[in-house]
Amino acid sequence: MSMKPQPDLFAPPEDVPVPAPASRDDDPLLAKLNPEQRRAVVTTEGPLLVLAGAGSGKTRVITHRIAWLIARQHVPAWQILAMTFTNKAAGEMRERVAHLLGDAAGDIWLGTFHSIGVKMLRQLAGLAGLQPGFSIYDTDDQVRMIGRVMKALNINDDHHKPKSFASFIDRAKNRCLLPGDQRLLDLADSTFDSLALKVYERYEADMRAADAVDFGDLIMRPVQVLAQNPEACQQFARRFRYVLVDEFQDTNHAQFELLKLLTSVHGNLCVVGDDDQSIYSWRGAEVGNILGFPKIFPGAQVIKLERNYRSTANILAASTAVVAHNATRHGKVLWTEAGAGDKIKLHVAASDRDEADWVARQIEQLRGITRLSEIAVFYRTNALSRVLEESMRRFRLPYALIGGQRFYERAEIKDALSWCRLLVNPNDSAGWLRAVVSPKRGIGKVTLDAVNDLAAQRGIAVPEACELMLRGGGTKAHEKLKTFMHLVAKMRDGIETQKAHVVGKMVLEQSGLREALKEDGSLEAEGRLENLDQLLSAMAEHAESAEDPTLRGFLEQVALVADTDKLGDDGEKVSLMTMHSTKGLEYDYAFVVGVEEGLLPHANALGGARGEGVDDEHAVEEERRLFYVAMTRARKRLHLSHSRTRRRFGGEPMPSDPSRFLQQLPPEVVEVDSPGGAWRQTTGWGQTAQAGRSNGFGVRNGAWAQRVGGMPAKAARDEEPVYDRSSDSPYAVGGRVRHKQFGIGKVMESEGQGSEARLTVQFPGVGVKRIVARYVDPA
DNA sequence: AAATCTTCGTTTTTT
DNA sequence: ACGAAGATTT
Repeated sequence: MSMKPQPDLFAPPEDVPVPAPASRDDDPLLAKLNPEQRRAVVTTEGPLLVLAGAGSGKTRVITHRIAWLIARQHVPAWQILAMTFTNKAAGEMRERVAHLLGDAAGDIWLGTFHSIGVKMLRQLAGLAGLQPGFSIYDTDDQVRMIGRVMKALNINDDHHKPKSFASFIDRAKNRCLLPGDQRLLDLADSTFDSLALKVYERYEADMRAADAVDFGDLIMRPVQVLAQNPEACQQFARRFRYVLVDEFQDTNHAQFELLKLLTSVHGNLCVVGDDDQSIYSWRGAEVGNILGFPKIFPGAQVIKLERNYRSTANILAASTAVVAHNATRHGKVLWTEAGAGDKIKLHVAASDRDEADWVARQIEQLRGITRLSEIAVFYRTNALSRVLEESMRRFRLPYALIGGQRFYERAEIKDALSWCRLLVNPNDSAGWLRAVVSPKRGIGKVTLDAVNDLAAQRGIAVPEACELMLRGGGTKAHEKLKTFMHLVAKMRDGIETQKAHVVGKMVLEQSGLREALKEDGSLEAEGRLENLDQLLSAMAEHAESAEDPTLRGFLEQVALVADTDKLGDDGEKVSLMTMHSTKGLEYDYAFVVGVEEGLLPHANALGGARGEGVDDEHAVEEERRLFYVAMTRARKRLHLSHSRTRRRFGGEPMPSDPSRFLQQLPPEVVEVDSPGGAWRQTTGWGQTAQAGRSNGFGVRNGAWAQRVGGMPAKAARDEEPVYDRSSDSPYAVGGRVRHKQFGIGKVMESEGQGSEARLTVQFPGVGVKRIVARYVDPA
C-alpha cells in the first residue's frame, strides 16, 4: 500500500500529484464540470468543504471525485469510504459511480452512516463486547425496552412517557454520552433528567444483555471502540485513505466524531453540504458541523458551488427569497443561466379534498406534455397523503407512495422478523417477547410478567430468564413455555448456513404464524398473508444479490432499510412523499400542498399550539428550510397550494390559514389562482412579514389546538375568505375575544366597525355564535 | 387467558 | 376516524 508515511493532518494541497494541466483540459472526466466543480474534484488531499447550493451538481461532484481518485490517482476502490444520509442516496451514488467506472465501483465502501456503522461493528464486535449475531432494534423495539425498564423501576406516573426517555437517550447517544459520563451528569439538571439517567443506565444494561443495539449505537459504539483502541482506529484510518460525506449539514456530533477518527491519519476528508438544506436538527443534526468545519479543520479548503443547473430562474428566485428570511445561514448567491420559465402557481382551495382534486386535475393536464414519473407531490406530514391518494385513485392516476407507513413495521412482518431475530440472536429480549405471543399459544400476562421480573431482578436477557425459570418447578404455564423454547431450539438448526428465504419459509410454517392467519380467514388476514409472501420474496431477492445471503444478512439490511419503495421501479407513476424525503430528488413538475400555518411551519414549531408561548424561531427557520428544499426540487414548474379548511384527525373540517412563508414569495414571480376570491389584495401580500403578533391570519391559538368544539364545516367553505391583516382591532378576524357566558373564542368573521360590528365567533367547546361586538371583551 | 369493551392519542420529519 | 393499548368481563 503506497501510503504517505508521515502525513501532515492538514497538509496543504501543493503536494498533490496533479496531472499536467494540458491533459486535464481534455480529460473526459472533467469535461462536463464547471471550474468550481473541477476544483472540488481534483483537490483530493486534505480537508475540503464543498458548499453546494441546491441543484448545483453536488452528486456529480462526489461521483466524479470518486472516479477521479480511482481512475486518475490510481487509488484502489477499497480505500475509499463514502457516506450518505439515506439509502436512496447511497444507491443512486453507487449507480452513478458504476456508470463512470464499471465494476471497480463495487469495492468502494459506500453507504449510509448507519450501514457503515454496522459494517464496522461487525468487524469490531469483539472489542465492542457484542456477539456476532447481535440484533439491531428499531425505534419500536427501543420504546418497548424502555417500557420494560420503566416497569422495573416502578415509573408509572403518566407524566413521563417511554418516548420522552427514548428521545433523551437518543440525544445522549448522538453526542456520544454514555450513562456514566460526567458530562451527561453535569447536563442533567431537572428531575426528569435524573430519572431519565436511571432509565438510560438500566436500558443500556438490558440492551447489552440482549446483545442488541439501537440506531444511536450504530454510530456511538464504533466511535467509542475506535477512540479506546488506537490500533483499531489506525487500521481503519489507514485503510480508508479518502473519506467523502454527502449531506454533511445533517450529521450529528457522533457522526462527526466518527469522521474525525477515521481521517485522523491523513485528514483526507471531503464533506459536501448546504446549510440551507439542514432539515434534521430534530434528530440531532448540528448545522454547526458544516458552519464550523473550517475552524475544526483549520487547513480546510472551501469551495462554493453557486451555479444552479436545475431550475428555472423564477423557481430559483422564489425559493431564494423565502430562505433569505432566515437569520442563521452561510449565505450563498445562487445564479442560473436558465430562462425565467413559468411563474410559480399558487392555488387556494376551499377544502383539503378540493385541493387534492385540483392537484389531480393539474396532473391530468400535465400528462399530455410529460411523463408521470416527472411529477411529484410533496406534503409536510404523512397524514396528508391520504386525501391525495383518494384523489389519485378517483382520477385513475397511477401513483407511488414514497415512505409513509412502512412495510417492515406492519404487525405480521414484525412478528415474523421477531422470530427470525430470536433464531439468530438467542438473547434477543424484544424478539422473544414478541415471538412468544405470536401466534397466541396460551401464554399470557401473568407468565410474561414473571419472566420479565426475573430478568430484571437478575439483570439478564429475557430468554435466559425463561430458561432459568424452567429449571424450577412445573405449572401449566411452564409446560407451554417449555414447548415454545423447544420449538425455538429446533428451528435454530442450520440457520447460519441456509439462505434467508429458506429459513424464512420454515419460520412461517413452524412458528404457526401462517396457519393462524389462514384460520382467521378474514379479508384482513388475507392481506397479511400476502405481506408475508412479500417478505419471503424480499428474502429470496436478498439471498440472490447480497454478499451475506443468510438470514442474519437479511435482518441487518432490513433494520436499516425502511422503505418499501424500492420494489416498484416501474416508472410511470406520480410520486407522493413528505417534504423530508424529497432531499436529493428532482422533478420537472412539483406540487407542494398544504402550505398552511400549523402544517408548514408545523404547529410544533409554533408557540400557539402549546401553552400560548412564543414561536420557536429556530424551529421556524428549519421549517422554512424544509419549504426551501421542497421548492428547489422543481425543474420546470412549481405549484404551491393551501386550503382554507382542513380535516384533522378525521373530524370536522377546521379553518386553516395560509402559511406565513407564502408572503415571503416575490409577487412578481407568482401567479395566484384562487377560485374562492382574490388573495393578493386582501393579504397585503408582498409586504414584509411582521414579526411578533401573529401574521394577521389569526393563527395564534393554532387551529390544531382547537380539537374541541369545531368549526362548522360549511361556513368556512362557502364564504369568501377574509384575510384581514390591516386591522389591529381585537375584533378583527382571527382575534380573540372573551364572552361572559361562552368564555374565550376566536373571531371567524367580522361585519361592520367598532363596537357595533357583528362577529361570528367560535368558542371551543361551545360552538359558533354570532355576537355584536359590544357584548364581548378583547381577550 | 382470551374476548370484548373503552379510552386515548394520533400526525412532524427518519436511520 | 381509526387503531392501539388498557380495562373489564367471560
